[in-house]
Amino acid sequence: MRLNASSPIPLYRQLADRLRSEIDAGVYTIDSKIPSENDLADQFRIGRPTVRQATDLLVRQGQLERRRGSGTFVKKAEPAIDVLSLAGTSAAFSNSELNAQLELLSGATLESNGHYCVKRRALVDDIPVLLETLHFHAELFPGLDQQSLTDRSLSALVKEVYFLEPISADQTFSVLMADAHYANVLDLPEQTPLLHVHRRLHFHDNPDALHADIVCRTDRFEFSQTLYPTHANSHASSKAGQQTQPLQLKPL
Amino acid sequence: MRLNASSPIPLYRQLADRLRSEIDAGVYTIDSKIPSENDLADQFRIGRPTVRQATDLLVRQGQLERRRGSGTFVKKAEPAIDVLSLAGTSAAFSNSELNAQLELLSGATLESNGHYCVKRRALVDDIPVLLETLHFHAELFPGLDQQSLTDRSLSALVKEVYFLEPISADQTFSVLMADAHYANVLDLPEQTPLLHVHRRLHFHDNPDALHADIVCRTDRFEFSQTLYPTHANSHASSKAGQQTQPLQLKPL
DNA sequence: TTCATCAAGTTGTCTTGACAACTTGACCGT
DNA sequence: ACGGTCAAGTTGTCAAGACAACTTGATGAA
Repeated sequence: MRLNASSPIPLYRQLADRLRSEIDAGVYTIDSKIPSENDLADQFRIGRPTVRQATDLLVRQGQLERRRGSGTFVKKAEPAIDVLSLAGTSAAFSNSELNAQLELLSGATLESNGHYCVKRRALVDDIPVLLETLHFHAELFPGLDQQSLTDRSLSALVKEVYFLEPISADQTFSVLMADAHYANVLDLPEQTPLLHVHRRLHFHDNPDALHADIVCRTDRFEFSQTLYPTHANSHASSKAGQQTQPLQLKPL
Repeated sequence: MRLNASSPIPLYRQLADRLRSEIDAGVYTIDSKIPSENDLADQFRIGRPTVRQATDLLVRQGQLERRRGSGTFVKKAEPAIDVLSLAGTSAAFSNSELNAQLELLSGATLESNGHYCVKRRALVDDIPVLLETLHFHAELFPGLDQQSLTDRSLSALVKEVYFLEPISADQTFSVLMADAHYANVLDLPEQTPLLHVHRRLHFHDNPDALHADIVCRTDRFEFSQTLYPTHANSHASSKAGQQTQPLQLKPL
């Protein structure tokens, strides 16, 4: 069993790719041990330092962890942030202790501005908590009106059907007063103050493909997040500028 | 010039520490080149792979970058998130294009609940934008009332005087109506809806040492942040669970 | 049955050596 | 003066080898 020594792709990257696809294929499951460095070196007819380079790469990508004296183990993958939902994933939302549910108020309808509009509402113990209105750029999401919006999360749909993954997302916080529409949907008096979160997703080459407005009541529920400062001497270096700041002040 | 081969600290870590302190001391400045791997190996009487392990460590910590064929260069340090301010740093706040200023309304006064209370207000073009009330646990911040709160950022003070750095910070978003106090401080009518951000900083062993309430007007200004999802196959792996989620819904 | 010891196995550190791929600057020709 | 070529220098990749430090499981003794 050999790697392709004449390929321009370095041997260690070939091995890393192979190990990664074996992990993805379930050959090695979460918390299970991959073959030892010496075994992999024998198996692939390469030196142990080359094996270490490959496993180093996967360790740094969070897929493997090494335990000195024991071996190298597959780590549980951290779920990527789902910036299209409130609580991480739609599944987590409906399974949480909150007895929360997400209902689709209207599927993708094409608007005159060239966007598909989707409305959904979240309830906790049958109390309406928030209304979310999503706008999908119709040219980038062709046929969205023909897609089922309840079979999987919106992020999964965007990724699997349209092959788009956001590289960043802006969230803007403001306050608004409930008009008749919001009062009706959220079942509260008009002129109740509501938290408004405008979210805009940025994809490679398509900075304004998808945006959402989330209007929430904060009288019975709170909306929070946790920030993690990365300090100068920490283990993992974040990419340049890619840390979430607490809040930035901008004029309207 | 030798490293201490009988120390339990591996040679590569000793070299990394030495290089780091030389960078910190200004021996090598931003964008300048450190000695080549071969030169460092000669200089310190170690092998070149050991030098690479040291520079690898600093590369992964974001302090060095390697340019193949050219050498190894000092990178500009990314500022850590300042979770005690709105716009990153107090200095950035007053220097921004916004003509913004931060004024101290009241210095650290000891309250009956065992916290020092600090109030400050932000203005843009002399328009009051927000009021921030900070509560410092008096036992953890002894003598805070004797400290100048305007010479440096609060984060710098907390770090340099009290040797505390937050490992995380919670932000909770809700809405409130301006009472007479807020109406006065922010110069707007009573019953104006305001955005309320409750921020709680967590330190090692001291989960509730410092919290803040920030009350903002959103009629003329918006408050935003940018999220950066880390995807499964990205270069840099974030620590387990340490990505900022968009928002999490919790009952009051 | 429990605990201590030891051997085998595994990762962590380090060495010397070599070639590949790239960068940069000097030199030469037009 | 400008452009091309080449040599020297530098990082990137890879190898074989060795010892240190740790883990784990098996075995033997109490």
